[in-house]
Amino acid sequence: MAEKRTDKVTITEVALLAGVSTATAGRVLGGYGYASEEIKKRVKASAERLGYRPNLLARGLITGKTRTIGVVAGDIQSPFYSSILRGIADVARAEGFGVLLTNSDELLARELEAVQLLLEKQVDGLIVAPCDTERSDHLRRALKGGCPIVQFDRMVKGLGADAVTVDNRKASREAISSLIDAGHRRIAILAELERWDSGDISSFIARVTARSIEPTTLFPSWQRLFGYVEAHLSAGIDLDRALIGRVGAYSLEAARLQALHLLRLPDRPTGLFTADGLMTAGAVDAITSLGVQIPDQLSMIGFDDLDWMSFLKPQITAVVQPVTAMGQTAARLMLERIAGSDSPPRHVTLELALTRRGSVSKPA
Amino acid sequence: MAEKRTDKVTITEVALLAGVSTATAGRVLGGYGYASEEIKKRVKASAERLGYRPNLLARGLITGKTRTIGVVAGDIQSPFYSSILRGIADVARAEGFGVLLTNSDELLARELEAVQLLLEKQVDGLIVAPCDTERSDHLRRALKGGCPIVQFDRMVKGLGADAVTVDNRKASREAISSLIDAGHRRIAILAELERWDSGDISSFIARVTARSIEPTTLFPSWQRLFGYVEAHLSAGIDLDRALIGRVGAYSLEAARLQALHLLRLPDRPTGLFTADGLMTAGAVDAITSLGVQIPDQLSMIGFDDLDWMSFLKPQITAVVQPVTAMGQTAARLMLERIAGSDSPPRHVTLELALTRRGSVSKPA
DNA sequence: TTGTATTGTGAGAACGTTCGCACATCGAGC
DNA sequence: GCTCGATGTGCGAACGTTCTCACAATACAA
Repeated sequence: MAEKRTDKVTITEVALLAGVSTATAGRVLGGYGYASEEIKKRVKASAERLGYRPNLLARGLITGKTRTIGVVAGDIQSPFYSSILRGIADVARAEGFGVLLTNSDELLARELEAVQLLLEKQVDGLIVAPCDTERSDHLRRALKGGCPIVQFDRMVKGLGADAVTVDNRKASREAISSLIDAGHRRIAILAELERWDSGDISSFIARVTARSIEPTTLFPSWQRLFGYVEAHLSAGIDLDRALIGRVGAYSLEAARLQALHLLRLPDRPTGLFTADGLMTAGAVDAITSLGVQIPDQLSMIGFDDLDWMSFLKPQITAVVQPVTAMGQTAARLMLERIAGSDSPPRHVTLELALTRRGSVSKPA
Repeated sequence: MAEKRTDKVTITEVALLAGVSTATAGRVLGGYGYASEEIKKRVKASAERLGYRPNLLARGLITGKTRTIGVVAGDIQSPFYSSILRGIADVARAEGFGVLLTNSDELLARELEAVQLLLEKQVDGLIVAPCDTERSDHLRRALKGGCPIVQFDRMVKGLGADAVTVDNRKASREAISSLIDAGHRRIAILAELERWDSGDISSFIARVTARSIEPTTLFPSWQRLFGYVEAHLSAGIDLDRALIGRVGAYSLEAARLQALHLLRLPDRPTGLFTADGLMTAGAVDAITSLGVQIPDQLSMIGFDDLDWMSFLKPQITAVVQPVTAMGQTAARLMLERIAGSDSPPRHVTLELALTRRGSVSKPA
């Protein structure tokens, strides 16, 4: 059943039926080179009659272009990545490109494997959320090999490739500042903060204070902590290390536990900033189970906007990432590269918007 | 920059360096046919040294297999499809397969276009959520052309292809029955119910009552309505047409409005069944804005389980679809087909579980 | 008439693999 | 000694396109 591919009608057969050479048939069907009107008509009719479908493998083999974009996401199941992917797919489809998808689960080994597969499949370019901003020789090699790369969400240090990110640091600083402006002095942060090779939280804070750290190649949650620290510094408020909730893993349960811990501190924070959607979910879970009232007993701002935040109590004021636009932008940058642009690496930073929903008030 | 593909080291060069023919090099690197230990070592060393990466296009062209699965989803941005996709991608990755993704947005024209593209890219098989259970000649053609197809979520009438679905009708019937058992007599349903060519709701109910309708090729929301009707019939409860909220579109806002309408009926329902995640979201939005108490003033069961349902008030008892497993199963069926299985079309029906979270009580 | 540009067509070589075949070597069994 | 199977290797033809030529026909200016 699966062996009889009646499907396999080639350009040779079309040419034969139309009484022309395969070269001519190719010119008509592929839309390149000359062909008289009469022959065009004949070839098209033959193709139609035989149900001819070009074999893009063969075309790709000779042209060196597959019109396919490879994507390495962290986990498509997450709203963040699936929205990005949607943006990419939309732009790709409009231009007749295909999208080859892989998940890295934020594991370097898997990213390696994925990039390898995509390259072997001869994708025209790679859109990647790199899971390590340092050890990324595989990306460097791909780039050197002529395969354009567009990074999103984070950037590899010194990789000369395009990137689309958001200004996490600024948005976070502004969110914290708005809490400070409302009168809050004890503001907790709940963030993943998983990987950072260069020491612990204290040394990070020290380096932020000393301005001896470059934020662009940090992971988003660190950038958000960066903004948190900066906001405190510029307002002249002392940092309380106990208020920095480092979850250490991208897990709802871990976030919930850490949130419970923060909310049970003897000197409870009056404000809470969650550094991404999952952290917000964990925090809300903890908040409802403790019966803490938003915003009366706790003011809150979260990063990422998830659908339920708008229609459930408590509604959470949130920093909205333009996720779909991020995917679209990445895809557009990629298409330009594929089209041959050899401009120096571009770094597009998208704007973030704060959606106020009344989860912030003066401290009690 | 993008033109110098230093990447392009072919098997010929490897063979040359190793001092063997391309055929032998191919046998070693491709892992087919004989090769002595000594030559294996030499070839592998040369490949390593040159940084050889096989060109899967060329391999695919000759073998007729690309080790790529094409997926046509409705909208990857939705939690439903992205979870399915995750399941597919996991299984595919484990077997070294790639996943080529497209969105149909449930539009036939787009599905057509997508299938076309995927076939031209010579995918080994198609995993599809067909957007029309009747007009699907493109799928029939693909199948006849030798491209295996696995459907999920819904099935095309008379298409002899594998399928993975859940028993929507049974789960819905049981959910409604449990509301009836709790004492409810006025139970509303909120469902998309967009496309059904053969008439309106009344004629659908009539045909269900007369048992003159085949549920397997209905769209899920119709199957769920089917179960709703059946549960009423078997309990001897008259159906009130006014309680059937047909949203008519897959939209949060439309769902919210329809839910508001239902909740404002003079003789308000005491129970509510929402036929999918988006409907649940719309209903919850309406419920919180009206200040209706769950479960005191309204008992509720929803289809689909979204993360927020577990940690926000009101918690909603829900029918859980094994989404990731659905994707995995679809991928496994596909891989079996690709491996050459020519068994008659298989239809796998996955079990649904009711997760009780206390949104159901006796009517007031 | 000749030259030259424009338009149209076909032959045949790519592209980078795998595959069928021929052939060579080796040991074992008779 | 011979045949036979198992093992190992290379040649050249696929696969289905596009691309580079060569060349023919036509048209128009010199």
